[in-house]
Amino acid sequence: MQDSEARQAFDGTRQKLLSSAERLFAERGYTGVSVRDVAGMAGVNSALVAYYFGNKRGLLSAVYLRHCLPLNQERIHLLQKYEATPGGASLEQVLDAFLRPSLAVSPGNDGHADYTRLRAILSCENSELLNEVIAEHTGVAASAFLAAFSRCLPYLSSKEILWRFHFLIGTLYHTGSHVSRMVVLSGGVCNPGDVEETLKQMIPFLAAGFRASAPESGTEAPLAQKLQAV
Amino acid sequence: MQDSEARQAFDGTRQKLLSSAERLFAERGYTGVSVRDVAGMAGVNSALVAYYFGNKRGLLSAVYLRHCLPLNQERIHLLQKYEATPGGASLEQVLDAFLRPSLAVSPGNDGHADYTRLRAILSCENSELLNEVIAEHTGVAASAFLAAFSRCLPYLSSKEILWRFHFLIGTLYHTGSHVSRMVVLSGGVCNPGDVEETLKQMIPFLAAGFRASAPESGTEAPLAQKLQAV
DNA sequence: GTCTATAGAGCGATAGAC
DNA sequence: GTCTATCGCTCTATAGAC
Repeated sequence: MQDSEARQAFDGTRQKLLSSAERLFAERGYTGVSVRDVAGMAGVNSALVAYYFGNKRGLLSAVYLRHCLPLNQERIHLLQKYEATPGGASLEQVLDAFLRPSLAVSPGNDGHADYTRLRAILSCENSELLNEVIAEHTGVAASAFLAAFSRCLPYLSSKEILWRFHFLIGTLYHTGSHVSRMVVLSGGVCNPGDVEETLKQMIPFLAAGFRASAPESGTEAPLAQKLQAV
Repeated sequence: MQDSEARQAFDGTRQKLLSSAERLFAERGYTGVSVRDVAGMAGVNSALVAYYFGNKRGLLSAVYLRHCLPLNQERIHLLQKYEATPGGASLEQVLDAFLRPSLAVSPGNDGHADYTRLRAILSCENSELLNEVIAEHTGVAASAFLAAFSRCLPYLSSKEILWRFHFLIGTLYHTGSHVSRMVVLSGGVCNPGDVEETLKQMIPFLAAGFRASAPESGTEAPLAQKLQAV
Protein backbone atom coordinates (compact mmCIF):
# COMPACT_ATOMS: atom_id res chain seq x y z
CA MET A 1 0.00 0.00 0.00
CA GLN A 2 0.99 3.60 -0.58
CA ASP A 3 0.49 4.04 3.17
CA SER A 4 -0.93 7.23 4.59
CA GLU A 5 -1.00 9.18 1.38
CA ALA A 6 -3.30 6.84 -0.47
CA ARG A 7 -5.37 6.24 2.63
CA GLN A 8 -5.82 9.94 3.15
CA ALA A 9 -7.01 10.36 -0.43
CA PHE A 10 -9.48 7.53 -0.02
CA ASP A 11 -10.74 8.73 3.36
CA GLY A 12 -10.75 12.43 2.40
CA THR A 13 -13.97 14.32 2.86
CA ARG A 14 -14.45 14.71 -0.87
CA GLN A 15 -14.10 10.99 -1.44
CA LYS A 16 -16.34 10.13 1.48
CA LEU A 17 -19.02 12.41 0.07
CA LEU A 18 -18.67 10.83 -3.34
CA SER A 19 -18.89 7.30 -1.97
CA SER A 20 -21.86 8.11 0.23
CA ALA A 21 -23.68 9.85 -2.60
CA GLU A 22 -22.99 6.94 -4.92
CA ARG A 23 -24.46 4.47 -2.46
CA LEU A 24 -27.50 6.56 -1.52
CA PHE A 25 -28.35 7.72 -5.02
CA ALA A 26 -28.10 4.12 -6.18
CA GLU A 27 -30.48 3.07 -3.42
CA ARG A 28 -33.11 5.80 -3.50
CA GLY A 29 -32.53 7.85 -6.64
CA TYR A 30 -31.64 11.51 -6.93
CA THR A 31 -34.80 13.19 -5.68
CA GLY A 32 -35.17 10.67 -2.87
CA VAL A 33 -31.90 11.67 -1.21
CA SER A 34 -31.11 14.97 0.48
CA VAL A 35 -27.67 16.50 0.78
CA ARG A 36 -28.15 16.16 4.52
CA ASP A 37 -28.48 12.40 4.05
CA VAL A 38 -25.28 12.25 2.05
CA ALA A 39 -23.35 14.44 4.47
CA GLY A 40 -24.72 12.46 7.39
CA MET A 41 -23.52 9.17 5.97
CA ALA A 42 -20.15 10.72 5.23
CA GLY A 43 -19.98 12.05 8.78
CA VAL A 44 -19.49 15.67 7.79
CA ASN A 45 -21.55 18.82 7.59
CA SER A 46 -23.96 19.30 4.74
CA ALA A 47 -22.46 22.66 3.84
CA LEU A 48 -19.42 20.83 2.53
CA VAL A 49 -21.38 19.55 -0.44
CA ALA A 50 -21.56 23.12 -1.69
CA TYR A 51 -17.89 23.64 -0.89
CA TYR A 52 -16.70 20.66 -2.90
CA PHE A 53 -19.30 20.28 -5.63
CA GLY A 54 -21.12 23.61 -5.86
CA ASN A 55 -24.55 22.12 -5.37
CA LYS A 56 -26.47 18.86 -5.30
CA ARG A 57 -26.45 18.49 -9.06
CA GLY A 58 -22.67 18.97 -9.11
CA LEU A 59 -22.39 16.12 -6.64
CA LEU A 60 -24.44 13.84 -8.88
CA SER A 61 -22.40 14.88 -11.88
CA ALA A 62 -19.17 14.09 -10.04
CA VAL A 63 -20.47 10.67 -9.02
CA TYR A 64 -21.45 10.01 -12.59
CA LEU A 65 -18.22 11.16 -14.20
CA ARG A 66 -16.16 9.19 -11.70
CA HIS A 67 -17.37 5.96 -13.29
CA CYS A 68 -18.53 6.82 -16.77
CA LEU A 69 -15.24 6.95 -18.63
CA PRO A 70 -13.48 4.13 -16.72
CA LEU A 71 -16.41 1.78 -17.22
CA ASN A 72 -16.57 2.32 -20.96
CA GLN A 73 -12.78 2.06 -21.23
CA GLU A 74 -12.90 -1.31 -19.50
CA ARG A 75 -15.63 -2.42 -21.87
CA ILE A 76 -13.72 -1.33 -24.96
CA HIS A 77 -10.49 -2.85 -23.63
CA LEU A 78 -12.17 -6.20 -23.05
CA LEU A 79 -13.79 -6.06 -26.46
CA GLN A 80 -10.46 -5.39 -28.16
CA LYS A 81 -8.87 -8.23 -26.22
CA TYR A 82 -11.54 -10.65 -27.39
CA GLU A 83 -11.39 -9.38 -30.96
CA ALA A 84 -7.62 -9.94 -31.03
CA THR A 85 -8.12 -13.70 -30.69
CA PRO A 86 -8.07 -15.80 -33.87
CA GLY A 87 -11.51 -15.66 -35.50
CA GLY A 88 -12.43 -12.44 -33.72
CA ALA A 89 -14.85 -12.02 -30.86
CA SER A 90 -17.77 -14.40 -30.52
CA LEU A 91 -21.21 -13.05 -29.69
CA GLU A 92 -20.81 -14.39 -26.18
CA GLN A 93 -17.53 -12.53 -25.83
CA VAL A 94 -19.03 -9.26 -27.05
CA LEU A 95 -21.78 -9.64 -24.47
CA ASP A 96 -19.23 -10.47 -21.79
CA ALA A 97 -17.18 -7.40 -22.65
CA PHE A 98 -20.21 -5.16 -22.33
CA LEU A 99 -21.75 -6.70 -19.22
CA ARG A 100 -18.86 -7.83 -17.04
CA PRO A 101 -17.45 -4.39 -16.20
CA SER A 102 -20.94 -3.06 -15.35
CA LEU A 103 -21.49 -5.79 -12.78
CA ALA A 104 -18.03 -5.84 -11.24
CA VAL A 105 -17.93 -5.28 -7.48
CA SER A 106 -14.85 -4.26 -5.58
CA PRO A 107 -14.13 -2.46 -2.32
CA GLY A 108 -12.31 0.36 -4.05
CA ASN A 109 -13.25 2.58 -6.92
CA ASP A 110 -13.04 -0.13 -9.57
CA GLY A 111 -16.44 -1.72 -9.07
CA HIS A 112 -19.24 -0.32 -11.15
CA ALA A 113 -22.18 -2.25 -9.71
CA ASP A 114 -23.46 0.68 -7.64
CA TYR A 115 -22.96 2.91 -10.62
CA THR A 116 -25.01 0.59 -12.84
CA ARG A 117 -27.79 0.73 -10.29
CA LEU A 118 -27.51 4.51 -10.16
CA ARG A 119 -27.65 4.63 -13.93
CA ALA A 120 -30.80 2.51 -13.96
CA ILE A 121 -32.55 4.71 -11.42
CA LEU A 122 -31.56 7.97 -13.08
CA SER A 123 -32.72 6.70 -16.44
CA CYS A 124 -36.15 6.10 -14.89
CA GLU A 125 -36.28 9.51 -13.23
CA ASN A 126 -35.55 10.97 -16.68
CA SER A 127 -33.80 13.97 -15.19
CA GLU A 128 -32.46 16.55 -17.60
CA LEU A 129 -28.98 15.79 -16.32
CA LEU A 130 -29.17 12.33 -17.78
CA ASN A 131 -29.99 13.61 -21.22
CA GLU A 132 -27.30 16.26 -20.96
CA VAL A 133 -24.29 14.62 -19.41
CA ILE A 134 -24.81 11.02 -20.37
CA ALA A 135 -25.28 11.33 -24.11
CA GLU A 136 -21.77 12.70 -24.61
CA HIS A 137 -19.90 9.81 -23.11
CA THR A 138 -21.92 6.73 -23.86
CA GLY A 139 -22.16 7.29 -27.58
CA VAL A 140 -18.63 6.11 -28.29
CA ALA A 141 -18.85 2.80 -26.47
CA ALA A 142 -22.41 2.17 -27.62
CA SER A 143 -21.59 2.49 -31.31
CA ALA A 144 -18.49 0.31 -30.91
CA PHE A 145 -20.65 -2.43 -29.47
CA LEU A 146 -23.41 -1.97 -32.01
CA ALA A 147 -20.74 -2.50 -34.67
CA ALA A 148 -19.41 -5.56 -32.87
CA PHE A 149 -22.89 -7.05 -32.65
CA SER A 150 -23.57 -6.56 -36.34
CA ARG A 151 -20.19 -8.14 -37.15
CA CYS A 152 -21.31 -11.24 -35.21
CA LEU A 153 -24.82 -11.17 -36.70
CA PRO A 154 -24.48 -10.04 -40.31
CA TYR A 155 -27.96 -11.26 -41.21
CA LEU A 156 -29.63 -8.70 -38.90
CA SER A 157 -30.56 -5.22 -40.02
CA SER A 158 -29.53 -2.25 -37.90
CA LYS A 159 -33.15 -1.98 -36.77
CA GLU A 160 -33.08 -5.42 -35.20
CA ILE A 161 -29.65 -4.76 -33.67
CA LEU A 162 -30.97 -1.58 -32.08
CA TRP A 163 -34.05 -3.28 -30.67
CA ARG A 164 -32.02 -6.09 -29.22
CA PHE A 165 -29.41 -3.74 -27.80
CA HIS A 166 -32.30 -1.93 -26.12
CA PHE A 167 -33.52 -5.23 -24.65
CA LEU A 168 -29.98 -5.98 -23.48
CA ILE A 169 -29.83 -2.65 -21.63
CA GLY A 170 -33.19 -3.38 -20.00
CA THR A 171 -32.02 -6.78 -18.83
CA LEU A 172 -28.78 -5.35 -17.46
CA TYR A 173 -30.37 -2.40 -15.65
CA HIS A 174 -33.18 -4.40 -14.13
CA THR A 175 -30.80 -7.08 -12.93
CA GLY A 176 -28.38 -4.52 -11.57
CA SER A 177 -31.03 -2.51 -9.76
CA HIS A 178 -33.15 -5.24 -8.17
CA VAL A 179 -30.58 -7.46 -6.53
CA SER A 180 -32.25 -7.90 -3.15
CA ARG A 181 -35.70 -8.25 -4.68
CA MET A 182 -34.49 -11.05 -6.90
CA VAL A 183 -32.98 -12.85 -3.94
CA VAL A 184 -36.25 -12.64 -2.00
CA LEU A 185 -38.47 -13.51 -4.96
CA SER A 186 -36.48 -16.63 -5.76
CA GLY A 187 -36.19 -17.74 -2.17
CA GLY A 188 -32.43 -17.28 -2.28
CA VAL A 189 -31.94 -19.46 -5.36
CA CYS A 190 -30.97 -16.60 -7.68
CA ASN A 191 -28.40 -14.06 -6.50
CA PRO A 192 -27.60 -11.19 -8.89
CA GLY A 193 -24.91 -10.10 -6.44
CA ASP A 194 -22.80 -13.00 -7.66
CA VAL A 195 -21.18 -11.62 -10.81
CA GLU A 196 -20.11 -14.93 -12.32
CA GLU A 197 -23.46 -16.55 -11.66
CA THR A 198 -25.27 -13.58 -13.20
CA LEU A 199 -23.10 -13.63 -16.32
CA LYS A 200 -23.55 -17.39 -16.61
CA GLN A 201 -27.32 -16.85 -16.70
CA MET A 202 -27.45 -13.67 -18.73
CA ILE A 203 -25.04 -14.36 -21.56
CA PRO A 204 -26.61 -17.57 -22.93
CA PHE A 205 -30.06 -15.98 -22.66
CA LEU A 206 -29.07 -12.79 -24.45
CA ALA A 207 -26.90 -14.57 -27.02
CA ALA A 208 -29.80 -16.79 -28.02
CA GLY A 209 -32.06 -13.77 -28.21
CA PHE A 210 -29.63 -11.88 -30.43
CA ARG A 211 -29.22 -14.90 -32.67
CA ALA A 212 -32.96 -15.31 -33.27
CA SER A 213 -33.89 -14.85 -36.91
CA ALA A 214 -35.24 -11.43 -37.75
CA PRO A 215 -39.01 -11.03 -37.20
CA GLU A 216 -39.52 -9.61 -40.69
CA SER A 217 -37.00 -11.14 -43.05
CA GLY A 218 -35.54 -9.82 -46.25
CA THR A 219 -37.09 -6.40 -46.63
CA GLU A 220 -34.68 -4.58 -44.34
CA ALA A 221 -31.48 -2.70 -45.07
CA PRO A 222 -28.16 -4.55 -45.26
CA LEU A 223 -27.16 -3.39 -41.77
CA ALA A 224 -23.51 -2.55 -42.07
CA GLN A 225 -24.08 0.57 -44.14
CA LYS A 226 -26.88 1.88 -41.94
CA LEU A 227 -24.75 1.75 -38.80
CA GLN A 228 -23.27 5.14 -39.63
CA ALA A 229 -26.60 6.68 -38.77
CA VAL A 230 -26.37 5.58 -35.14
CA MET B 1 -72.68 5.20 -25.13
CA GLN B 2 -74.35 5.44 -21.73
CA ASP B 3 -74.62 9.18 -22.43
CA SER B 4 -74.24 11.68 -19.64
CA GLU B 5 -73.97 9.17 -16.84
CA ALA B 6 -70.89 7.45 -18.21
CA ARG B 7 -69.40 10.75 -19.30
CA GLN B 8 -69.88 12.23 -15.88
CA ALA B 9 -68.14 9.30 -14.26
CA PHE B 10 -65.22 9.62 -16.65
CA ASP B 11 -64.94 13.38 -16.26
CA GLY B 12 -65.57 13.38 -12.53
CA THR B 13 -63.03 15.00 -10.27
CA ARG B 14 -61.99 11.70 -8.81
CA GLN B 15 -61.32 10.22 -12.22
CA LYS B 16 -59.51 13.32 -13.41
CA LEU B 17 -57.25 13.15 -10.37
CA LEU B 18 -56.58 9.48 -11.01
CA SER B 19 -55.77 10.03 -14.66
CA SER B 20 -53.52 13.01 -13.94
CA ALA B 21 -51.70 11.14 -11.21
CA GLU B 22 -51.24 8.13 -13.44
CA ARG B 23 -49.69 10.24 -16.17
CA LEU B 24 -47.46 12.30 -13.89
CA PHE B 25 -46.31 9.43 -11.68
CA ALA B 26 -45.48 7.46 -14.81
CA GLU B 27 -43.43 10.37 -16.12
CA ARG B 28 -41.55 11.52 -13.04
CA GLY B 29 -42.05 8.91 -10.35
CA TYR B 30 -43.73 9.27 -6.97
CA THR B 31 -41.33 11.56 -5.14
CA GLY B 32 -40.87 13.74 -8.22
CA VAL B 33 -44.52 14.76 -8.34
CA SER B 34 -46.36 16.93 -5.79
CA VAL B 35 -50.05 16.74 -5.05
CA ARG B 36 -50.21 20.32 -6.28
CA ASP B 37 -48.89 19.12 -9.65
CA VAL B 38 -51.54 16.45 -9.88
CA ALA B 39 -54.36 18.78 -8.84
CA GLY B 40 -53.08 21.41 -11.25
CA MET B 41 -53.19 19.04 -14.20
CA ALA B 42 -56.66 17.90 -13.17
CA GLY B 43 -57.76 21.53 -12.91
CA VAL B 44 -58.93 21.27 -9.33
CA ASN B 45 -57.74 22.30 -5.91
CA SER B 46 -55.02 20.28 -4.21
CA ALA B 47 -57.12 19.84 -1.08
CA LEU B 48 -59.34 17.46 -3.03
CA VAL B 49 -56.62 14.85 -3.03
CA ALA B 50 -57.09 14.51 0.70
CA TYR B 51 -60.85 14.54 0.30
CA TYR B 52 -60.91 11.68 -2.20
CA PHE B 53 -57.84 9.62 -1.32
CA GLY B 54 -56.85 10.58 2.23
CA ASN B 55 -53.30 11.52 1.32
CA LYS B 56 -50.71 11.30 -1.43
CA ARG B 57 -49.97 7.66 -0.75
CA GLY B 58 -53.66 6.84 -0.98
CA LEU B 59 -53.69 8.46 -4.41
CA LEU B 60 -50.80 6.30 -5.58
CA SER B 61 -52.44 3.23 -4.14
CA ALA B 62 -55.68 4.02 -5.99
CA VAL B 63 -53.81 4.50 -9.26
CA TYR B 64 -52.09 1.22 -8.72
CA LEU B 65 -55.17 -0.78 -7.79
CA ARG B 66 -57.12 0.65 -10.71
CA HIS B 67 -54.91 -1.32 -13.10
CA CYS B 68 -53.37 -4.12 -11.13
CA LEU B 69 -56.22 -6.59 -11.07
CA PRO B 70 -57.60 -5.88 -14.59
CA LEU B 71 -54.15 -6.20 -16.13
CA ASN B 72 -53.48 -9.56 -14.55
CA GLN B 73 -56.96 -10.77 -15.41
CA GLU B 74 -56.38 -9.90 -19.05
CA ARG B 75 -53.07 -11.75 -18.94
CA ILE B 76 -54.62 -14.86 -17.40
CA HIS B 77 -57.57 -14.73 -19.77
CA LEU B 78 -55.29 -14.58 -22.81
CA LEU B 79 -53.16 -17.38 -21.43
CA GLN B 80 -56.19 -19.61 -20.91
CA LYS B 81 -57.40 -18.83 -24.42
CA TYR B 82 -54.06 -19.89 -25.88
CA GLU B 83 -53.87 -22.96 -23.70
CA ALA B 84 -57.31 -24.05 -24.89
CA THR B 85 -56.00 -24.49 -28.44
CA PRO B 86 -54.97 -28.02 -29.53
CA GLY B 87 -51.44 -28.71 -28.33
CA GLY B 88 -51.66 -26.06 -25.62
CA ALA B 89 -49.96 -22.68 -25.60
CA SER B 90 -46.67 -22.25 -27.42
CA LEU B 91 -43.84 -20.34 -25.76
CA GLU B 92 -44.54 -17.43 -28.09
CA GLN B 93 -48.18 -17.43 -27.01
CA VAL B 94 -47.29 -17.46 -23.33
CA LEU B 95 -45.04 -14.47 -23.92
CA ASP B 96 -47.75 -12.73 -25.90
CA ALA B 97 -50.28 -13.30 -23.14
CA PHE B 98 -47.97 -11.75 -20.58
CA LEU B 99 -46.69 -8.83 -22.62
CA ARG B 100 -49.56 -7.70 -24.83
CA PRO B 101 -51.87 -6.44 -22.05
CA SER B 102 -49.01 -4.51 -20.43
CA LEU B 103 -48.30 -2.60 -23.61
CA ALA B 104 -51.86 -1.95 -24.70
CA VAL B 105 -52.76 1.69 -25.24
CA SER B 106 -56.27 3.04 -25.35
CA PRO B 107 -57.97 6.36 -24.63
CA GLY B 108 -60.06 4.94 -21.83
CA ASN B 109 -59.16 2.96 -18.77
CA ASP B 110 -58.27 -0.20 -20.63
CA GLY B 111 -54.74 0.67 -21.69
CA HIS B 112 -52.01 -0.32 -19.28
CA ALA B 113 -49.00 1.28 -20.97
CA ASP B 114 -48.84 4.21 -18.55
CA TYR B 115 -49.30 1.79 -15.70
CA THR B 116 -46.42 -0.35 -16.92
CA ARG B 117 -44.25 2.75 -17.01
CA LEU B 118 -45.43 3.66 -13.51
CA ARG B 119 -44.62 0.17 -12.33
CA ALA B 120 -41.13 0.42 -13.77
CA ILE B 121 -40.43 3.74 -12.09
CA LEU B 122 -41.84 2.69 -8.74
CA SER B 123 -39.83 -0.48 -8.77
CA CYS B 124 -36.70 1.65 -9.17
CA GLU B 125 -37.68 4.02 -6.37
CA ASN B 126 -38.09 0.94 -4.16
CA SER B 127 -40.69 2.63 -2.03
CA GLU B 128 -42.12 0.64 0.84
CA LEU B 129 -45.53 0.89 -0.80
CA LEU B 130 -44.32 -1.22 -3.68
CA ASN B 131 -43.23 -4.00 -1.38
CA GLU B 132 -46.47 -3.73 0.56
CA VAL B 133 -49.24 -3.34 -1.98
CA ILE B 134 -47.73 -5.03 -4.98
CA ALA B 135 -46.73 -8.33 -3.48
CA GLU B 136 -50.32 -9.28 -2.69
CA HIS B 137 -51.67 -9.03 -6.21
CA THR B 138 -48.85 -9.98 -8.54
CA GLY B 139 -48.10 -13.32 -6.95
CA VAL B 140 -51.05 -15.09 -8.53
CA ALA B 141 -50.39 -14.10 -12.12
CA ALA B 142 -46.64 -14.50 -11.76
CA SER B 143 -46.83 -18.09 -10.57
CA ALA B 144 -49.36 -18.96 -13.30
CA PHE B 145 -46.90 -17.74 -15.91
CA LEU B 146 -43.92 -19.39 -14.25
CA ALA B 147 -45.88 -22.64 -14.47
CA ALA B 148 -46.76 -21.98 -18.12
CA PHE B 149 -43.12 -21.32 -18.96
CA SER B 150 -41.94 -24.51 -17.34
CA ARG B 151 -44.63 -26.42 -19.20
CA CYS B 152 -43.19 -25.08 -22.47
CA LEU B 153 -39.59 -25.65 -21.34
CA PRO B 154 -39.52 -28.86 -19.32
CA TYR B 155 -35.76 -29.18 -19.61
CA LEU B 156 -35.20 -26.02 -17.56
CA SER B 157 -34.93 -26.02 -13.77
CA SER B 158 -36.97 -23.55 -11.75
CA LYS B 159 -33.79 -21.60 -11.19
CA GLU B 160 -33.33 -20.93 -14.89
CA ILE B 161 -37.02 -20.14 -15.31
CA LEU B 162 -36.79 -17.57 -12.52
CA TRP B 163 -33.69 -15.94 -13.97
CA ARG B 164 -35.24 -15.70 -17.41
CA PHE B 165 -38.53 -14.40 -16.06
CA HIS B 166 -36.49 -11.72 -14.30
CA PHE B 167 -34.82 -10.85 -17.60
CA LEU B 168 -38.23 -10.73 -19.27
CA ILE B 169 -39.47 -8.24 -16.69
CA GLY B 170 -36.40 -6.08 -17.22
CA THR B 171 -36.92 -6.07 -20.97
CA LEU B 172 -40.59 -5.19 -20.59
CA TYR B 173 -40.10 -2.42 -18.03
CA HIS B 174 -37.21 -0.81 -19.85
CA THR B 175 -39.07 -0.86 -23.14
CA GLY B 176 -42.23 0.46 -21.52
CA SER B 177 -40.50 3.27 -19.65
CA HIS B 178 -38.10 4.60 -22.29
CA VAL B 179 -40.32 5.02 -25.30
CA SER B 180 -39.23 8.48 -26.37
CA ARG B 181 -35.57 7.77 -25.67
CA MET B 182 -35.67 4.72 -27.90
CA VAL B 183 -37.21 6.73 -30.71
CA VAL B 184 -34.49 9.37 -30.47
CA LEU B 185 -31.66 6.88 -30.07
CA SER B 186 -32.69 4.93 -33.13
CA GLY B 187 -33.34 7.99 -35.24
CA GLY B 188 -37.02 7.12 -35.44
CA VAL B 189 -36.44 3.59 -36.73
CA CYS B 190 -37.63 1.86 -33.55
CA ASN B 191 -40.87 2.97 -31.94
CA PRO B 192 -41.89 1.21 -28.70
CA GLY B 193 -45.14 3.16 -28.83
CA ASP B 194 -46.27 0.82 -31.61
CA VAL B 195 -47.58 -2.19 -29.72
CA GLU B 196 -47.58 -4.67 -32.60
CA GLU B 197 -44.10 -3.65 -33.73
CA THR B 198 -42.80 -3.95 -30.17
CA LEU B 199 -44.30 -7.41 -29.72
CA LYS B 200 -42.94 -8.49 -33.11
CA GLN B 201 -39.46 -7.54 -31.92
CA MET B 202 -39.69 -8.68 -28.32
CA ILE B 203 -41.34 -12.07 -28.60
CA PRO B 204 -38.84 -13.76 -30.95
CA PHE B 205 -35.98 -12.30 -28.92
CA LEU B 206 -37.34 -13.50 -25.59
CA ALA B 207 -38.54 -16.84 -26.93
CA ALA B 208 -35.06 -17.63 -28.22
CA GLY B 209 -33.58 -16.56 -24.90
CA PHE B 210 -35.96 -18.76 -22.94
CA ARG B 211 -35.22 -21.69 -25.24
CA ALA B 212 -31.45 -21.49 -24.79
CA SER B 213 -30.02 -24.59 -23.17
CA ALA B 214 -29.39 -24.25 -19.46
CA PRO B 215 -26.00 -22.79 -18.54
CA GLU B 216 -25.24 -25.61 -16.12
CA SER B 217 -26.94 -28.77 -17.27
CA GLY B 218 -28.06 -31.82 -15.33
CA THR B 219 -27.25 -31.00 -11.74
CA GLU B 220 -30.37 -28.94 -11.05
CA ALA B 221 -33.75 -29.88 -9.62
CA PRO B 222 -36.50 -31.26 -11.87
CA LEU B 223 -38.28 -27.91 -11.96
CA ALA B 224 -41.94 -28.80 -11.66
CA GLN B 225 -41.73 -29.83 -8.00
CA LYS B 226 -39.73 -26.76 -6.99
CA LEU B 227 -42.31 -24.35 -8.36
CA GLN B 228 -44.35 -24.61 -5.18
CA ALA B 229 -41.65 -22.62 -3.43
CA VAL B 230 -42.28 -19.59 -5.62
C1' DG C 1 -11.71 23.13 5.61
C1' DT C 2 -15.31 22.70 8.67
C1' DC C 3 -18.73 24.31 11.27
C1' DT C 4 -23.41 27.01 12.94
C1' DA C 5 -27.28 29.45 11.66
C1' DT C 6 -30.62 30.75 8.70
C1' DA C 7 -32.84 32.50 4.55
C1' DG C 8 -36.22 31.26 1.06
C1' DA C 9 -38.89 28.03 -1.24
C1' DG C 10 -41.81 24.02 -1.70
C1' DC C 11 -43.84 20.24 0.33
C1' DG C 12 -48.04 17.38 2.58
C1' DA C 13 -51.80 17.93 5.26
C1' DT C 14 -55.72 20.20 7.53
C1' DA C 15 -59.21 23.58 9.34
C1' DG C 16 -62.98 25.91 8.04
C1' DA C 17 -65.87 29.06 4.88
C1' DC C 18 -69.10 28.49 1.18
C1' DG D 1 -67.84 18.99 -3.14
C1' DT D 2 -64.81 22.67 -3.72
C1' DC D 3 -62.45 26.35 -2.30
C1' DT D 4 -58.95 29.66 0.63
C1' DA D 5 -55.63 30.00 4.00
C1' DT D 6 -52.23 28.36 6.69
C1' DC D 7 -49.49 25.29 9.84
C1' DG D 8 -45.39 22.69 10.36
C1' DC D 9 -41.99 20.49 8.21
C1' DT D 10 -37.92 19.56 5.11
C1' DC D 11 -35.32 20.87 1.51
C1' DT D 12 -31.29 23.51 -1.05
C1' DA D 13 -28.26 26.95 -0.72
C1' DT D 14 -25.58 30.57 1.46
C1' DA D 15 -23.43 33.84 4.81
C1' DG D 16 -20.17 34.09 8.06
C1' DA D 17 -17.58 32.50 12.49
C1' DC D 18 -13.62 29.68 13.60
